[in-house]
Amino acid sequence: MTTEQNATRRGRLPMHLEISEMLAREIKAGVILDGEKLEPERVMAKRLGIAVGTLRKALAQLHENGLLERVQGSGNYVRNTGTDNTIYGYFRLELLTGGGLPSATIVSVDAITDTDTVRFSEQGDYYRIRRLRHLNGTGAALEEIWLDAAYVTTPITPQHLSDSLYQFYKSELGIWISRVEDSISADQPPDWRPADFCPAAKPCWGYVERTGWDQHGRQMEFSKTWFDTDTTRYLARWK
Amino acid sequence: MTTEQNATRRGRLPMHLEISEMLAREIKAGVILDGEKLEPERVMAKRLGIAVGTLRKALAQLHENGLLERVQGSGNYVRNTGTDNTIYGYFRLELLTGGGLPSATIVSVDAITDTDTVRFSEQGDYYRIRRLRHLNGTGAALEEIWLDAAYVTTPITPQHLSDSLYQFYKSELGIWISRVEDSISADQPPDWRPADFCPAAKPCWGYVERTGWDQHGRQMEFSKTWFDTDTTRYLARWK
DNA sequence: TTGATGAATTGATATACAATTGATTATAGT
DNA sequence: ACTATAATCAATTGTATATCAATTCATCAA
Repeated sequence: MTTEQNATRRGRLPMHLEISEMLAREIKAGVILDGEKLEPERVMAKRLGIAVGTLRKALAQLHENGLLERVQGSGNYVRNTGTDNTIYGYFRLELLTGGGLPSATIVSVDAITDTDTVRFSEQGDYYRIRRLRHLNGTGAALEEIWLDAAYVTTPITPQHLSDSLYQFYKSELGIWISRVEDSISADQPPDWRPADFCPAAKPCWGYVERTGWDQHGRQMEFSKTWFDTDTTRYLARWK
Repeated sequence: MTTEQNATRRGRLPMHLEISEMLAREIKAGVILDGEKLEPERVMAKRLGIAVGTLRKALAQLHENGLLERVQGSGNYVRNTGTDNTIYGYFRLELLTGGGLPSATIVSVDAITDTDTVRFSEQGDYYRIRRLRHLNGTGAALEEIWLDAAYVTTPITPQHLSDSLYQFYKSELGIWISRVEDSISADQPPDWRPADFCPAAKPCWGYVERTGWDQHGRQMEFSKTWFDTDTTRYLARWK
């Protein structure tokens, strides 16, 4: 017995469950990409400051959940094919310090019929959703999403909007994103920015325009995102 | 046993998988055309610095995926049906109007030994290359590339710098980029910006930091790019 | 035109060593 | 009973090297 074991861990989950949940979060969030190989168990255990046996319990848990493939003599390989938000593994906002758990609060939801801001719906009816996006609880970005109203047959609830919209689309409406294009530039923040949101932010923000197409090649989404470059960056990866 | 084998390959995929993924990317991207014949296995293995058996594992993998036809006594032939539908992402600078033929002029090439700007070389020796990048002839971005001098065994010529460095590395030195990460933010342009380069540009530019790793997982490149948001945007495309 | 020959190339297999995970056992704390 | 640590050994894979078999292809001669 070396260090703490259980003395200082009162009220917390067992170590192996904490580890497996941490890794599961990273896999689902796309921090660890599909196909990626983890460090050797002994190296990883040493880095985490735990015994190999404990780590192996955590990895076995991930294997049961289908998130990890364990190959004797080779290594542990991440399997993340089932989730629909694999895009986040490649393009996403994250903290300058790395990572960050995303959350969002809704500013407004409006049905807009005639507009020149966007033009991809056939009927010309849109939903415009404005959200404040946070990473680890701190304000990171302002977001304005435009949806083709013809798609939205089920009423949108705040619950849907604070979660992943893509998840909602796939499970409720049977459509999913098959292609995404992001255009990144710099701009001033929009006028609907709350005064208390990133008060120290510079007048120059990062600006992302995202266009999303569904599996039939129809444009289904257009969004604008202004992010505070003092705390947040846009990350693009290519494996 | 030759050199490193697995010592420096922690967390990286097995070599034969790295090789097959690299070749698969080149086939899908059209770098290697349909029907093209690969080098003899022994030649190719020697150029890549691996054993024939390892290369053969990689080629067998490609054959399983239907990307390669292997004819005993003749050679390995690429089969690119174009029906492949795997995830593919990429990112680049392009004009606001779309596209743009890239070109570059060199501002300076310096050998720098002690610096705190970057830190990824073991010896601490770098080449710093500063370029002006143009799209369709108009100024688009300023670029500062840092290379590990330990890699550069062959003298760099201006030809290499205006062409793709990646191509040079792969064919001449047997190393290639297997992973890239871009971090996009906003910033002021650097002080070495020529006065006549984008004179109308705003004081706030788009700013990209790129990190590139080779097939061994060693960082081999770091670059900074400032782009003029009046003319240029950073584009990220997925699938 | 035909057939034989030999070089070049890939196919297949075996060996040796290293690296990695799988599994078991023992010990101790809560 | 559950959790955590530690120390084993076994089983599998990864890589390098070597050797031989099978196939293709070009060349040459009849």
